[in-house]
Amino acid sequence: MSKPLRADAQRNRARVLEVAAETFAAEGLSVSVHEIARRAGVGTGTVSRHFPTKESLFEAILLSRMEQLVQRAEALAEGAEYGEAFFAFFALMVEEGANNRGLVDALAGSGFDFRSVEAERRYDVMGAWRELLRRAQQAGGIRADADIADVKALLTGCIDRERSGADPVARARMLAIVREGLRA
Amino acid sequence: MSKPLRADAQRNRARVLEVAAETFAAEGLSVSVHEIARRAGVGTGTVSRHFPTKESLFEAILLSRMEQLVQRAEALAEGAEYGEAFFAFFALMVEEGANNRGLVDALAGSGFDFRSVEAERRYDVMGAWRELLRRAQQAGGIRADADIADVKALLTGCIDRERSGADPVARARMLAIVREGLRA
DNA sequence: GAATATACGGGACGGCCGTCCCGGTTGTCT
DNA sequence: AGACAACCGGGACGGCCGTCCCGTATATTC
Repeated sequence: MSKPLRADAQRNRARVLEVAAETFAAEGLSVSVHEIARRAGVGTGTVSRHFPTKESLFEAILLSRMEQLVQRAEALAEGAEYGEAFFAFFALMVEEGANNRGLVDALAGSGFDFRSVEAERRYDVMGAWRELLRRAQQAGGIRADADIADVKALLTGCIDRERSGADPVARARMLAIVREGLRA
Repeated sequence: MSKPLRADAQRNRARVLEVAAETFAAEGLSVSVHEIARRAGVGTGTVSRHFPTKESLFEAILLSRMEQLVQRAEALAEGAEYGEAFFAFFALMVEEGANNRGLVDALAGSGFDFRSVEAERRYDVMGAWRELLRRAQQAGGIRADADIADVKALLTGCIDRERSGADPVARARMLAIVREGLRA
């Protein structure tokens, strides 16, 4: 809607988005908007014009990332055996969380409201995941009473484990523990 | 060391401690020191004189709570069967975490440094817990490769689950999942 | 190449927080 | 009861953050 952005505005917008994505991923949501503007080499006004609030900036980042994740989830749902698809996506999310502090902050709820992003129905990560879970339960691989909140909680735990030292062995062990725990 | 506090100073100190404990437990570490002073009915200066920094205030609260928890852990270690003792303490910590947002904030590391409190060797919660885990592993109930960081991560997950709705059934289910996951 | 809309930069503002300080008050000890 | 030290209250300060605004610069259009 409305008019296309001026060329320099497009460049700046993209650059801010890129720098913010890297920064939030590396250092979490506590980084200030001033700092992001500085790193992007633009003024604070430029950031806040394109993204009126810090939350809207993070949402823009999250949406594009979620799009990719949902696509992965759907690809897994079609290709693999149901139980495997579920755990493959779980492992994927653990890796994502380990590399994206901002996402973890948002998930932890201490920062932004994750639901407000979900409200944008376009990329419903939880919905896609719920579907993976449902199929795996019907196939009999996963205990039937587990719900998506349980899964999210276990994910939070796995990501928390990554903070105590990013050991591949430890990650595999945590995934194995979750696997055994969720077995039907 | 030094002189005993004046009577009114003792009262105020105790009152601040009590109010702060309730407030941090109910609302987490993000509550301001001004707010705690207000609720305790004292000036902000009174708080910061007894506890020079916010962190020192939280530490004082945490230390006394940890003392109780360590005692429970040790009692469990003596009385019950090793595997049961471990899971009993795990359930206790989940309950504690569910009722104490401040503790969770500290554990999540986004706020205070938990290790600085641990440095006070008097109440070594993690140490006591590590002992419970070690015995349970020797007794054969728990997979031998799990370490205390795994346990802490699973605890974080269980506490996170409580936030999605404090359902006793859900809590029991999460505990069951952890039990199965950690089984040898 | 001039005119005009559009975007930029970064200073300014208001709000919140933790900490410090000082004039006034209250407990304590003789 | 009087005098002194200890303590209280809450205003003040400095710092950080998110957001807004305006004089200036630059892309676009004719």
